Formats: sequence, C-alpha cells, structure tokens
Amino acid sequence: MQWNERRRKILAAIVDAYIETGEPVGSKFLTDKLDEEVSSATVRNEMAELAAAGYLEQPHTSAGRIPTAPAFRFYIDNLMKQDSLTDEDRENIDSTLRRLSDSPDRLMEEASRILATSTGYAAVTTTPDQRSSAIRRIELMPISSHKVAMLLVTDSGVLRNRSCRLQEEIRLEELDQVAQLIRMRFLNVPLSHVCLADIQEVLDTMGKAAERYSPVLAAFYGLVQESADSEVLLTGQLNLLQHPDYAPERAKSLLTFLAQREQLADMLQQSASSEGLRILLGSESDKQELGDSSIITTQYTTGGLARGTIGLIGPMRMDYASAIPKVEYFAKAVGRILSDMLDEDKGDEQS
Amino acid sequence: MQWNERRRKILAAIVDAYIETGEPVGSKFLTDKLDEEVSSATVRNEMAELAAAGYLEQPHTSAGRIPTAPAFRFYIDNLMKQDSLTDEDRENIDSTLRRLSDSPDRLMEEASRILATSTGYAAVTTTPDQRSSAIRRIELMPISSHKVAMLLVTDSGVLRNRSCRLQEEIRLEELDQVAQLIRMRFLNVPLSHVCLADIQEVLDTMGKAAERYSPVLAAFYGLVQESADSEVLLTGQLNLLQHPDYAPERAKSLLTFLAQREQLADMLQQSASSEGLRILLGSESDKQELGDSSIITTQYTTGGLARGTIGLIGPMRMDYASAIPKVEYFAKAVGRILSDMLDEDKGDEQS
DNA sequence: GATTAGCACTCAAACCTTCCGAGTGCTAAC
DNA sequence: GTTAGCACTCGGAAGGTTTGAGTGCTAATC
Repeated sequence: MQWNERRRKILAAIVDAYIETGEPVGSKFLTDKLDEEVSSATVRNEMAELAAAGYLEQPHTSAGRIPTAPAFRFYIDNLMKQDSLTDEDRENIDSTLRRLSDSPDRLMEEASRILATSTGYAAVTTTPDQRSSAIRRIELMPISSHKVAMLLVTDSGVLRNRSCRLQEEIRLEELDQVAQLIRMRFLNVPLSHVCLADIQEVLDTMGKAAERYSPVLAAFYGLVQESADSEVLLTGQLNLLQHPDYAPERAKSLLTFLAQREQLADMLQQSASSEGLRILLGSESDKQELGDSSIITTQYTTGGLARGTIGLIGPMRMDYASAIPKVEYFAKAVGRILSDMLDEDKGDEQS
Repeated sequence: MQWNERRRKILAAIVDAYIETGEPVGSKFLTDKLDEEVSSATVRNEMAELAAAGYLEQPHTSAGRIPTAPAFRFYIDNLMKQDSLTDEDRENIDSTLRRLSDSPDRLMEEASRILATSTGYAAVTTTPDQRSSAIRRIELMPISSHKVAMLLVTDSGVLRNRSCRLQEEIRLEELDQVAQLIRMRFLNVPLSHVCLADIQEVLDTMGKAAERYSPVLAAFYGLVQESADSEVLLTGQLNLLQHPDYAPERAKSLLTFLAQREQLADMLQQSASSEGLRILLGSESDKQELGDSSIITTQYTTGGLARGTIGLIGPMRMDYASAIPKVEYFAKAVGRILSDMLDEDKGDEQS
C-alpha cells in the first residue's frame, strides 16, 4: 500500500476521532471532518485499503473502523501534531516542583503525582539511579548497650539510616574501630561497587571482633543495596478507572499487574536502555495484561548521566498529543531541579 | 418485636446465607436450612415481623429478603459464632511476622499485607503511636560545607534522618554547640511535648548564631513531627475489586475515598478512642462513600499503652466470623512482637 | 393462638421478536 | 480515479411475552 497525502490525512482523522470518542469511526463522519472535498465512497475505498494493510479493523460488519496498534504507531511516528505547553504551564510545573523538592525521593513523588493528575492517566517514576554515586560518609552510633545506629550519606545527598543489634555488649573503642575499617574500605566507593566479597574482606581484617560485629556489616551492606536500588513509584492508578476503555475486568487485571512492582521495574528497565522518548503499545509487548494500554516513558538526567525514568500509563487511545510533551517537560524539569540540588552540594563539598 | 429463639435462628440463617451468596434470601431456602421443622409459611410470618422491625428489606416485592445494617449489627453482637484460628494459623502468622520484623514500620507493613491477603479484604494499619516516646538521641553532622545531616533516635527505637542547608558555611564548634543546646532542652522529652515555643526558646538562647542555625532547628522540629505522627497504611485495596458487591461505580468511589489518607486517619482516630474491637457499618457513618462497606478495627498495644490500630475494610456482608478473630489475633501478635522489640531495647538501655 | 396448606398475585430477569439505522461493499455511471 | 446509488448486514434499542421465585393472605388445622 502506498502512502499518499489523502490517505495519511484520513488515517490521522480516524485516530484523532477514535482517541476523542472511543467509538468506531465511519466514512460519513470522516467526509465532514476532512478539508478535502471527497465523497464518502472515496473515503470508504481508502479505508478498505487501510484495513487491508492492517491499520484498521471492524468490530463487526456494520460498524465503523477502529485503528489497530500499527495505526497508532504510524500515527505517533508520522501523523500526530504534538500540543505545545504554554509558558504558564511550564511556569506552574517548575514552581510547584521546586517548592516541593527537599529531597530527590520527595521530588519524584510529587512530580509523579502532578503528572498523573494533570493528564488523567497513571504516572510511573523511578527515583534517581544511585548506583554510581559514592559513599560520602558513614557513621556508627551506639543507641543502647546492644544496638547500633548507622547513617549513610552519598555524594548525591541521599541519607539513609538503619539500626542493628549485637549479641554482646558494645564496646565503644571497638565500634569506632569497625567504623574506621568500613570507612577506610568504602569511603568514596560507588554504591554499585560494594559487594559481598568486599564486606567479607573487611570482616577478615577485623580479627576476633569480626563475629561480634558482623551484624553491623550486614546492616551496612543492606543499607548500601537499599540506597543503590532506584525505587519505582506509581501514582494515579485510580485515574484509570475513569476511562471507559477500562471495563471492570480490564481495569482489575491492569491494576493488579501494576501492583507488582517487579514487573513494572522490568518494563521500565527495558525503556531505560534506549535514549529519549519511548512509547510501548501494550499489544506489542508480551504482557497480556497491558492489552489495550500504552506506556510513554522517557529518561531524566542529572548533569549528563542517565539517571531515572518518568512515564505515563493509559489506554492505547490516550491523548498522545498532549501527554507526550508533558512527559517530556516533566523529565526536563525534574532533571534540572535534581542537577541544581546536586550542584548545590558539589559547591559545598568539603576539601 | 420480641426475640424468641426461632426468630434469632432465622435472622442468623438469613445473614449467614446473605454473607455467603450476596443474594436475597427466601423463605423456602430457610425452611431447608433450619433444623427446626417449620413450614415456609411460618418462616414467612417471622420474616414479615423482622421486616416490620427494620431488620430486613426487600429489593422488590417478589424477591427474598436482605438483612439491613441493624440486622448485621444484631448479628455481630448476638448471633454470630466466631471461627477460631487453628494453632497452625497462629503459628504461621507469628513466625512470618517475627521473621520480617526488623523495624516497627516494616512490621506493620507486613502485618497489613498478610492480613489483607489472608482475608481477601483491604487492611489498614497505623504505625505505633510515638507521641509518648521520648527522644533518646540527637546527632548533627556536617555532610558538606553548608549541609547538615540530623539523626533522631527515640526510646522506642525509631530512627529518622533529615538534612538541611545553611546559608553560611558551617563552623564545627558552633554546630556542636547547637547540638548541645538542642540536647539539653529536648533529650528525654516525649515527642508530643516538643512545640514551636520550645524551639523558639532554644533559638533565643543561641544569640547571634540563631539566625544562621535556624534551618537546623526547623529540620529538628519537622523531624519530631514526622516521627510523632503515626502513619496510616492501606494494603490490598485491589482485593476489594474481587467482590461482586463492588460494582464498578461503588469500587471507584470507595477506592478514591480510601486513597485520601486524612479521611482514613480520621476514621481510625474515632475507632482508636474506644477500647477493643469495633465494627463500623458504613451506612451508619456519615461518609457516603462507605455506603455498603464495613470496617473492623481494633487496637494493638505495646506493654499496656494503646499504641496503634489495625483493621479490615470490606463489603458490609463480609465474613465477620472469620475476619474478626483474624484481626484480633493480628493485633495481639503485632503488640507482642513490638513489646518484645521494645523490651530488648529497654534491657539494653545505657545507664 | 400458633401453624400450615393453598392460592392468587407481583415483578425482575430471561427470552423473543421486531425494527431501526449506521455503516458497509459493490456496481455502474461519470 | 471518483462518485451516486443501492442492497445488505448486523448490533442495539424497544417492546412484548414468559417464567418462576417469592410473597401475602386466607381459611383450615392443630
């Protein structure tokens, strides 16, 4: 099948209309909609071609046509005209995010929430990937005779704490020594480079105290892992219930699927591999549950390094024209704010 | 209307059947179900009485009867025979919870999750109320030239951290001094007793450094508030979608309602005021959205003090006989485990 | 007085049938 | 290549009928 101008216009009009109404689109409606003056019969002929090429399908003989996944793909890649955000929109997003951005985690949470409510779909974000940030500070403190609190600070300004309990009573000098050993080995080491073998190594150098203080090292390892993992955050799932596309059963299966964070993390992982905006049409993926859904994702970066994902999940007929620019702008804004946070820290760095 | 034995049995049978099937219950079905040999006509007469007294209602003339909220209330208070948990059940719950209980927050999260999946309803919990725990330790550490990390430890073993940023460069001696001042004023003070006036007081004693270090005190105050507030946790909302009682619309409005944590917190607050198990039938409350739902809550306590809430949310016709003992046992188990944690800490207390 | 058999009555839900019209595919003419 | 025209299809709405579960009432029975 050849793509001439008219054919493109017709497909664009069909997809636009279907996105708006969710109803099959008929030839009569299209003749009205198109600027070119053609009869419905001509349109029908074109539609027959498009259908033959797999871009349209009929729910039943006497109904209009519904765009298929390939049609959406073609629409997104070639036909769609993206809305552009007004300066006011940008302003709003910027100031709101900046107001709420006291920590990276908090920032992502808010960004996710706002993106979800402003689009009416569900938003996914991951917190910035911390695997390449280095350990800036490690503190051990006794908080009772057997209990130790640990505080970990990374050079991206993330703080995490954890406590652990020793079998025997803590001796202060020993604890200091342990802290010193851990620092010697791990200070300025990227989180992703901390592995169990290293931990074992440190334990080995500790001699007879090793056994007593192994819970501390276990806690340290746990804390590092926890800090390194980027968390997947999902907000606005309930927005999806608003969309008529999600009949009770579909909604249930989609929500259940989304509730399994590992699955979601997997998918985002895939998306993270490629640069820039990515749109996954559910029916193109192998996940049954994503059937009629679609996922827009993009990366946000802090100072050049790819750092995290931000995206939207909605019905396949979601309003790409307005959703895409929003996702893109949020990614930009979040990246900018995180970079600023980081720069602030960098500027403060002690020499 | 008088309550004789037969009438009670009939109402019990109706509620039982309705809980099981969700369908209106007819006289014929009941005659089969009852051990007493009576004709359907007799049962009908009884049902007419019950209906007149407001315990039953008919969806339409030619249908069976549905128990009303007062009927459920009466059933719960007088008719129901609670299931009892097997030793195996208890064993399972105990060991699973104990295995996962490294912190109070984590424990409550897991308890909530397990309660939800084991009942098929949604579970709500609050983390233990920390308002009466005292501040055991406050640490301030510089993490860059302008940034301070703060760690707060309470005597119930909760750790929280936060960082803040100063306008000017940190001077170590000053920071130590600030830490000392905060400790002097707030160490061993219950979280609920820390108020803005106290903070102001400390600032006043700081003289010219006050302005520079006010972010630290603000962070401290924020951290105390954050630690004091018990968090509301909701799990298994999606379980509710399984229940046929929640037709699309109902489900949407209920889930939306539950997503507003403040509302939920409010309701649990109410429940927390009374001792022991409490069952709120949605239609008895003023919240529209709870219409056909029902909430079972109870308190868990750690060492005598009421400390938090654990509960279940489900359709009004939920399986009280099995749900109630579960909620009660979870509350007991959680209380026990938390007490143990606390005792461990207490035993470790440094003199 | 309580219980019961019997029966007329009610009404939602299931099932048909019919009708309508949106939309198609095809053909023949332009 | 385009279009007018027309027969055809088929889902869905509208209306009618049937079915049967379940009731309420009455009169007979215990």
